[in-house]
Amino acid sequence: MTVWDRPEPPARPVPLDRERIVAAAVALADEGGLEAVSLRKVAARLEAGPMRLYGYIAVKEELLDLMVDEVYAEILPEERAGDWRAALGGLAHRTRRAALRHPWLADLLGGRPALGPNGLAVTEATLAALDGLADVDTVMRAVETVSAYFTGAIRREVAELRAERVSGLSKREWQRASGPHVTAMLATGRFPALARAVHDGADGDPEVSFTTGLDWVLDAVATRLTRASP
Amino acid sequence: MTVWDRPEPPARPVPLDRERIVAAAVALADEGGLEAVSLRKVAARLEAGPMRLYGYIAVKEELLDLMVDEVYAEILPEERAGDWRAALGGLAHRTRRAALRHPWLADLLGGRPALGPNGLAVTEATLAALDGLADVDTVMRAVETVSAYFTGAIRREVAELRAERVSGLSKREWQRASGPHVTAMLATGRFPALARAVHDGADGDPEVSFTTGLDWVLDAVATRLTRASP
DNA sequence: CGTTCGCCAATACAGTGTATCGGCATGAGA
DNA sequence: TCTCATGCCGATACACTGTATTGGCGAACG
Repeated sequence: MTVWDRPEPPARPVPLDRERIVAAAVALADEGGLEAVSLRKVAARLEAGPMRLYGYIAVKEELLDLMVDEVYAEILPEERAGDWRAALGGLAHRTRRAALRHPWLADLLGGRPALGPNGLAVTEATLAALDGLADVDTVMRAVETVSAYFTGAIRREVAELRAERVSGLSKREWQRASGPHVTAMLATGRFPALARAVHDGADGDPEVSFTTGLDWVLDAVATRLTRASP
Repeated sequence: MTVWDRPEPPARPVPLDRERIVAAAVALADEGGLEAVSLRKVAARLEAGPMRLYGYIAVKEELLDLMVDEVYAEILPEERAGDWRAALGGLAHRTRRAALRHPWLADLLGGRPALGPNGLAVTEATLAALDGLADVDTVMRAVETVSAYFTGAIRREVAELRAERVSGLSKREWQRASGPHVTAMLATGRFPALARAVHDGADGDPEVSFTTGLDWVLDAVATRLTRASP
């Protein structure tokens, strides 16, 4: 028996806490997507048995919630935003960038209420930025409408990004890209408007698409906020 | 050995096709959510072995795509919509109602491009309703912005609905509802705006919330469409 | 009638989330 | 200091997942 095959002494267990667990899970997800996050792998990364985690979380779902809340820390505004428009727009852009850094976030976004401390802090900051501009219900509607927009937009962007990755081509080359299936469909002539859109549409910078749509929504919010100032 | 424990003769295999498979999967998901959809259970419902399904689908993901496309059939407009606003608004509402009938749809919405025949048909109908109102890119932007809104809004609504179901209470009773955790958080005083919103906000009909936000977004689209008529 | 081919079911495998149990190390009590 | 209790950690176990592989059987064909 050499030093090579003598097993490591079981290495006095490193103390664990939620932070380290969540960090490991996030790292795993960043590397291999959400499906790479299993309790066993998270535990292994911390040199612990899978069951150790159950001292800190009750079910796996809870770990996912914690991961989301961890990322909400990156979304928190550093300083008090200028006006409401900057606040909502900044929130949207920070969320988008966070989702581009952590694509798995798109799978979880809006999937369940963000009730963790950072999630709450983000909502708090957002509401505070709109406070007093209109009655409570209008403010809520404004925040929810903008959130709905950027949640949906981010999801689609990430989804398309993944689809492009597997086919290796841009949306412009969609037809050839996503296999012969869609090409055949378009060739049937049953989707003339869609075919024209695919043919004539320029696929610009996703960021400007996002920003443009966001501006539209913010404009809509603006008219309602100014109209109903309390 | 009685008639009771004599096993059924293996029952000459019922012929299978994608439609029957997808229908079974949708039924399963309607009853028990997405997590109740396993290849084994789908196959069992069709009195077949799990491996039979691989004659019709390549991977499970494909089955999920087919399920989504199946529901898109319910979203297809029956008749040519009146104006563009009716088209987009109708699409939003039909999608929402479909998601309320099939809550698992919310988990999948926007998760990947809807490239099935019904999904394409829905996009086609939508684009056709906006055709000629502006240049192609503006029309695309309009459709995508509205879609982003209602996708996000539907996801949040279903998510809240589920959260309410597990706690048995309405969003108004959020604090007491979602366990002591959120209550404690709000009680810390670190979230004054949020606390006020929860306290003062009326939680109205989700449908009117949805419709109100939708109207805002449609208004925004309206100004861009009329401004940039080709 | 004999052979081959294609399909279906059974088996197998690696991996999942989680419940349960056994042992060990530590702290309390005598 | 010795004994006992306690709490925690790892191993084991279980039911279940998606999917690859294999074996056998019925039907089509020479």
